[in-house]
Amino acid sequence: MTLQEAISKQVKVSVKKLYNAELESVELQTTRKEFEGDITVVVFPMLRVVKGNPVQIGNAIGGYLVEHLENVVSFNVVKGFLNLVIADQYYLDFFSSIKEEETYGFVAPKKEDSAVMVEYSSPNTNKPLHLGHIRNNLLGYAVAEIIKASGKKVYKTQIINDRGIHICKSMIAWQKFGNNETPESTGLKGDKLVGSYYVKFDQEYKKEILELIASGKTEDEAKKEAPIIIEAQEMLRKWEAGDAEVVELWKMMNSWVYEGFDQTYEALGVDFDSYYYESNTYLLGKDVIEEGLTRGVFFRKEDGSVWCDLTAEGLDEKIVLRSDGTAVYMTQDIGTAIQRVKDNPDIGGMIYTVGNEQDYHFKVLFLILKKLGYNWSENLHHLSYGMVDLPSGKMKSREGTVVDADDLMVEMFDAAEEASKELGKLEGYSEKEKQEIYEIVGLGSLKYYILKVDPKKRILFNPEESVDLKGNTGSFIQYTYARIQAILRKADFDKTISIKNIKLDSREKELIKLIEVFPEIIQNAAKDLSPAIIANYTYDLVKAYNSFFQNVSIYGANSQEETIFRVQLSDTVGKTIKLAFKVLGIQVPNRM
RNA sequence: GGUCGCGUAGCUCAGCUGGAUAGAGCAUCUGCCUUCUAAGCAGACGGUCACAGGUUCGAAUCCUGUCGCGAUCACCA
Repeated sequence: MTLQEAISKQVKVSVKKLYNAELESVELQTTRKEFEGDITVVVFPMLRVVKGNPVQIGNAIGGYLVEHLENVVSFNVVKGFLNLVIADQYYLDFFSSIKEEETYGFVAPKKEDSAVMVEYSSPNTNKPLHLGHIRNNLLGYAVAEIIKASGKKVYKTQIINDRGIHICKSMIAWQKFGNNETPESTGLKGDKLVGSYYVKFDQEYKKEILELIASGKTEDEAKKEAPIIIEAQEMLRKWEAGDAEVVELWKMMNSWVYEGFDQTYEALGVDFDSYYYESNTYLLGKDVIEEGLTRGVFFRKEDGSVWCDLTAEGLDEKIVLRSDGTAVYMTQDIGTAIQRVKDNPDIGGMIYTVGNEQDYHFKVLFLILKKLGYNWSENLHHLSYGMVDLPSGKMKSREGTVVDADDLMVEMFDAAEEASKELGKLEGYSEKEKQEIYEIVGLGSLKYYILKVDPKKRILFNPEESVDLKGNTGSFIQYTYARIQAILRKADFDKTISIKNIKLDSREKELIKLIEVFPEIIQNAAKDLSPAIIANYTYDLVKAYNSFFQNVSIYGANSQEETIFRVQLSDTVGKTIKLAFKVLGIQVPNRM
């Protein structure tokens, strides 16, 4: 039984004894800094069952708790708040119980539990990854890691949009203007090369439209009749018909893109357990629709199209099969979801990391799956996140304001290098070691900057601010970790010596309390699918540690025992930072 | 227009299932490097929590309405 549970229980007992009343629940909170005490019992809610003055009631309960609970040493009452002072020994005991735990706060998955599949990234194969994808990847990866840490088995996956007119556009442009360029011949990353042809297509298309308008066509006609778009559409038809030459080209260009993506993923530090390709999945789901049709989940209109009536749920009718019998986006997503459970029968739920512009789509998807009667449909979540805007406005590929993922990472590395050189703390290390640290720090700043904000809010990405290493930033936290490592390097005594009889000062107690809630923070973050909870927690912990560090001399303590304790406390804070950052996918440096 | 999300300090963001005097960072200003990393610490300044009602001992938090911003309402994905 935790201390909180023990207190709740005794509060109930005391109210029963003193007032002969039954309390349903007891409201506990951590005592605010400006008051004396550690845990606060809120008396106000009790007034419903206990008549009387809250201060008197608080005093009576406080007296009872001090008498009956060993760890409650004293109390005070302010208005309706009963503040309890907890014995130092309680915190010391807790501290020594966790200080050697290597994965404190992480729960090992149970074999019998169902698994969760997390989908994220899900790129198109016609252009390189940009800032928006970075948010998606970081969020998806972090949520997967958090859920893993909370005790569930996790599968990471992505679905790659490798077919459709947009790929054909790149292919056409490459055929027309490519001169057989390859990533090898140009030295370009494959995704960049293919992306450049997508841009080239667009330029050519625009040129043709203008020419057609000049020759007397309307804009709409011009858009439909431009030769290059007709060629692209023709190519799509050939692809769908399995034309060998087109498929060959498609495979080649896609393989270039995947190679490029892999490099970006590796640099970002994200990974996947499985990959799904739309070219394989776009025909899935049609059987399910047919089967649902016979069960009355769907209905067919006169023109042959198949729909799902969601008006009873307050939504619209939604098409699930075109009148020509072909699949739409929804059909494919239904099929893919079912396919994934077939592939991994232990899946009990799925999380889709997709931007909030698709909120409606996923609402409908989940409803349809529920109507189809899949038991895992109860545990589907759309991890919906806001757009990433720049101070200049939205990112628009046409206006060239897209922030490329690879370029951004390099900028972050450079910023870390510059800041580090200015401070001159890495002198004496090899160029290779330095480079490694710049990458850890630069990437850490970028990841933290994006993950610290609530997923559902849009992010204003200010390049200058993201590069900043002061204040509430990833590098500030990494810096604290690096300083702790410096302290540990100096420690030459036996760190396993256990400590007793330490009088905790308020800063030390504060740190232990923060570490105590870490497991709860992980669970909350897993429940809310929000890495921001972890990020902000870590910042609080680091703030508290810095205050301690700056105002308390670790190696100049009064006694040897005190010194050992402070070193061990630093060590534990460092480990907690490392664990918190691990689930965010952020590395931590030994020096910086 | 319907639906969904957001609106907290000049800027960027926290604020757990309603709780004490609304918290950080940036920016501006004051102190602190002969001790373990000053990418730091201590402090000052800065608020009509968009607005108006409601619920109650108590509202930034819950409910309703209004305004502002965004997204979405395709036989596109």
